[in-house]
Amino acid sequence: MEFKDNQAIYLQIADYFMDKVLSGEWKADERVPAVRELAVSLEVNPNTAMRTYTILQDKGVLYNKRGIGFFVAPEAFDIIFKMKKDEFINKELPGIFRTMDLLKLSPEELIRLYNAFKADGKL
Amino acid sequence: MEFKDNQAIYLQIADYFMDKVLSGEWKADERVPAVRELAVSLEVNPNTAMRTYTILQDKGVLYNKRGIGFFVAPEAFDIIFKMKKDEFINKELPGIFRTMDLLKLSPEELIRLYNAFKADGKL
Amino acid sequence: MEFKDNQAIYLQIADYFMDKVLSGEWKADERVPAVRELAVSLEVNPNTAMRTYTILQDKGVLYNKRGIGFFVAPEAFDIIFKMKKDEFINKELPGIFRTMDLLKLSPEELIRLYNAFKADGKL
Amino acid sequence: MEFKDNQAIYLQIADYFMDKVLSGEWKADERVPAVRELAVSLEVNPNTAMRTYTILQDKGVLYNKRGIGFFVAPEAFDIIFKMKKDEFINKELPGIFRTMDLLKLSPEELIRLYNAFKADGKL
DNA sequence: GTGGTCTAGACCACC
DNA sequence: GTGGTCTAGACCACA
Repeated sequence: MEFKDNQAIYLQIADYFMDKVLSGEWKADERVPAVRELAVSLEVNPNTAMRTYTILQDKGVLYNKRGIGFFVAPEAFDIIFKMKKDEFINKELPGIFRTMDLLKLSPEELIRLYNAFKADGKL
Repeated sequence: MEFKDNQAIYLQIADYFMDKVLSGEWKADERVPAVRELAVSLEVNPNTAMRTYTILQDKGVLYNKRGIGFFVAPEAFDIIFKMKKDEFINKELPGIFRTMDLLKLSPEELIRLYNAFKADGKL
Repeated sequence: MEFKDNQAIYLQIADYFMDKVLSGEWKADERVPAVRELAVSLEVNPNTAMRTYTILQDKGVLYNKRGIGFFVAPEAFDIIFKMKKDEFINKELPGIFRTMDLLKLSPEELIRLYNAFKADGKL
Repeated sequence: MEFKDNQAIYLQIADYFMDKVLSGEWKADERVPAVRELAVSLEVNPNTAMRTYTILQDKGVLYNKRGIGFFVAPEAFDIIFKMKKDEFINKELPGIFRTMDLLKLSPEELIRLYNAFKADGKL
């Protein structure tokens, strides 16, 4: 996995995990990789991996069985979905629409791009 | 003006300025506020305000007349427009479309939201 | 049985056992559940169950007949009563009173809550 | 400051801070010690001090001005008060009352102890 | 100066 | 084996 420079690694891992839940790849009560295991596979310090798990646990996305490991919470999907939707609609969309207007991109043009991306398999 | 936490203040100010140029509010060769003045009005450290002007000057968006102040460059509009369009289409859109898919938001739904925002005067 | 996160499971089981002795549910020389049995019924690792018995044996609350099982020690009640009282009065109470003050809970209010809990059968 | 062994240091510091807010020693918008400063004064690693600030910020008790420092949030008192009260009444009290019953301590006896502690200046 | 992140490595309790 | 905490020290962006 490659990391961008402008966002903390532990947040990028968290996003990556949440996508896995949203896409259905990770299901409720499924066990996620052990902290150290994850650290090795992502070539990251165990502390950094742990940090990801801690915040996801705080958000209710993961839960922990002591001495056993971390698991996907049953409510994980709903929590993430709600959180992402809220953020997208209230935080991102206004900026996106504003930028579109400034760039003189019409919504129709946007749909055209959407379909083009789909067709190119870039999504 | 309120600032988001996840982006540097000086960059947020720069975006704010570039929007003013794109929207036509600021025109070529127009004088922009003095650094100190800006710092006071935005309740920001003068260093931070200065930093905004420095990077905008580097990008060719502003030019400086020593002892007088900063001015909007004649090519500002074109530079910003090109830069924003590039960034929006190649950097932002893929992520936006991906999020839309995960949130099960169709492009039609997006248009509906766009018009709703417009109607509410939120843009 | 549900376990809190902030205390070791084997200690929570031990407390649960000691309460049974204090409440008179478990009497002197009564046999307690076998380790494996306990582990199954509480959905806990056998090691964890065993650990509970070990520390209770160390404290003199249980005794062991090899090959037969664990039994409530005759002195169990007295040992536990003394230990709990000591701990409650010297360790817990100061913190409780401090919290009460910070929360502006008067002792009278506490009595009211006590009676309310009793009435609701929550105790 | 001395730390207990059975609770994480960063949590003990957090509790210590929250008490300061509850007791009125720390007021809204007051600046709290810088991370490194705190670390030195408590003889703790800066990471540990930082961790305390991070969770308090997550809870809404502190807020941050970038490059300047951490400050007590205006809602800090209410947040802490509500959180502590909830926890005390729903989590701690049932256990306390249960222990009291097992130890055959009457609420009246508890009040007597409360007044005794007060009189001794142990609170 | 401030916070924020990351690495490296250690120790511990618990399952 | 698992997670949880802590120290030490480094680097960076930002104000």
